[in-house]
Amino acid sequence: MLDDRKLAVLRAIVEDFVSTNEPVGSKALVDRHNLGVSSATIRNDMAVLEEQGYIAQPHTSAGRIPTDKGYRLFVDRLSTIKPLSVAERRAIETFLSGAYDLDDVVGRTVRLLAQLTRQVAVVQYPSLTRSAVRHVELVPVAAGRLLLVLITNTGRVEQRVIEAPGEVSEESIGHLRALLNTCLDGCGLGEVPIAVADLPDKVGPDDRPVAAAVLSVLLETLVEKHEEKIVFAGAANLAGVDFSRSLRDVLEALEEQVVLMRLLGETGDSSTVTVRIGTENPDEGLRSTSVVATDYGFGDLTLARLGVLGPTRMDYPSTMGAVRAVARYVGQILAGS
Amino acid sequence: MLDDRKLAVLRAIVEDFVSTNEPVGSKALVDRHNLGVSSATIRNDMAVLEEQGYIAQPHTSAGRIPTDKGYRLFVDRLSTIKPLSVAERRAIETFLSGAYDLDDVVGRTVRLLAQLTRQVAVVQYPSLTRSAVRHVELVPVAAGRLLLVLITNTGRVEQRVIEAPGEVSEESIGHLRALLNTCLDGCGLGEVPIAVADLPDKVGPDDRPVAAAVLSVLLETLVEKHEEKIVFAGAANLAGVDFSRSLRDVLEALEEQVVLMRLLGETGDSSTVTVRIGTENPDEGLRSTSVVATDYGFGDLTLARLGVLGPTRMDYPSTMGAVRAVARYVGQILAGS
DNA sequence: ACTGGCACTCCATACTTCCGAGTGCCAAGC
DNA sequence: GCTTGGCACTCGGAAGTATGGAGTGCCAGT
Repeated sequence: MLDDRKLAVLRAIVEDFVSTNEPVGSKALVDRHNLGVSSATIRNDMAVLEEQGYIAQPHTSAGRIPTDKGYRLFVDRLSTIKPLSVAERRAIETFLSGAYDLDDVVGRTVRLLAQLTRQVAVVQYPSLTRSAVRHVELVPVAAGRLLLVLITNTGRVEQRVIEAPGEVSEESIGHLRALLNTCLDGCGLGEVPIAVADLPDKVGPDDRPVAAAVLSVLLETLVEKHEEKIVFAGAANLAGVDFSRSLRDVLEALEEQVVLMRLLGETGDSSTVTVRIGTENPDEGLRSTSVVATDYGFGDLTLARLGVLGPTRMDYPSTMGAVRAVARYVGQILAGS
Repeated sequence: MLDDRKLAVLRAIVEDFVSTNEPVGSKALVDRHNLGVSSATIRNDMAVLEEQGYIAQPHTSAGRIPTDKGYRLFVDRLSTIKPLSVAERRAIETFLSGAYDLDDVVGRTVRLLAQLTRQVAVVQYPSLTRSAVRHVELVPVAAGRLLLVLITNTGRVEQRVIEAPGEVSEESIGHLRALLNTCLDGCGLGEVPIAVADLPDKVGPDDRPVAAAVLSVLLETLVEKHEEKIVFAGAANLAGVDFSRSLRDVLEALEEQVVLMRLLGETGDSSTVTVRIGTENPDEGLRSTSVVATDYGFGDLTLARLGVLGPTRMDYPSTMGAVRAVARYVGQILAGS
């Protein structure tokens, strides 16, 4: 249906259009790429490509530009992810490694990604439910009051005050703390309820009430899943671009948490960079943008997603490279810290 | 120098230009406002206003538009803050009262303000620190001097010397210490001001002064420790506007925390709405925007600032009204919760 | 001090012309 | 059967050219 040369022509059209932002004609194509045939031949190929819906003409006598379908084919079959340069990698590393808490990691990541791709970056906070317990701390803060501090392996810190039923001795607290940490160390938050199920049986009868209180608060904390938080940066990079829909629509969409969430989409196959092009996008206002996203995490654990939003006319290979690289580094940082 | 009619003319020019976004001519002025004189007279007045630098002509044969200096005079002497409508007030109230934690309050506030003014809203966090109070210690170090030690659950220890008003007995100190710890147990640093609000009422009349001194130092300490977190919303409202500098510059400036901080400016006289117009603005990229800001808090306590950024051509009276109203409500919410 | 009148300026808009890049098609050639 | 050079055609964008109207400044008269 589409022979190799036609594919090559499509690839060339995409590449040229992305870099020049002008409809590309048959003449320009043979000049810039050595395709070994004449412009007339290319014209024939282009006619076919157009008929199949991969490219289109803005006006009767203008060059061709890729359609969403054309970009899709390009991304799926005609391009490979372009790895970052050494300098860029080093930049990522130094920039991210300076972060000192989760907010900082996410903040730096989103700015870094925006700068790297010169587009709008979107980063989702690691979901609480998918992270695991790193440490549980239990401190007496006053008579009959304990403070439960839950630190996750993603750097999130949750804390709650527990009203203990009656006086609790230092020993009991120490014992309980030890038990909790033994049970929960490295335990996924989703599994916490199971892991602690038999904990009351392990403490002495005197400590049952306090253990129950602690557990009830602990479980409560988990259930209150923090709304999935998500941030973006680099809106300034949208300034020059002209969308078919107005810039206003795009900016409005970006400010809606819900839309942002949908934007990054479902986690497809893990550790794959997914691309959503133009009309493939669920949201009304973002029909003239593309989204390149992937998930991040460490080991088998997927924590959340991050990605980039830009005009459909974007440099997909480089963008995908940047997104993938940043995702890896973030996972690494979160795992190591 | 400028008689009443000239001032009225300037006011009319500002109002018309703000609402129509087109240079306003002498004819249009006498038509829309009943100034009781002919257009020729107005022309003479306008010539004077222009010579003094309050208005300018984009082109030789166009109407006049206000200069920054003209807006300044308008804001200072020719306009009064316009109170919000009842409906708007009610909207604020219902929208903000649903908030359940600090993040939520700030998030709702910034979106509300953006929507209300149809411009970019900027809100500074009162506190961002995630840590909580573990323990507060109060020790006498010398006659009339106390040491306040604040231990957070992250292990940070802050200490400050308090100049007590007169002699303070051991008992009083012990009582106060107990009260503080009861109030502040496990309390996030952001919520400390709220938690201690009614504390002076709980101590005996003799201890009021020392309690006040302690609280004032405590709050001061917290204010200094605030990380400078600040958020904005409503960037979409910039879309239609044309700045002399490019939209990109404005968006870039908005994404810089530092610039945002400077933007809201120093807290002037408390509970005053401050306006910074065009070139009065410190930042390079924001020379064609105006900022309307004020501080918020409750009682005598100033927590942080919030405001609105828009084109110099903005409806100052309404914007100032909205900013002031929102600031008051936020203070109220934070005090009440 | 204000007003009507008048000559003048100059921006916006619309209309025209013109050029060239790009196309589709066809007949000839490998 | 694919490829190619040639050719007529299309149409958008740039550049040039009216034209109208809003607005101004100035002046003489009330």
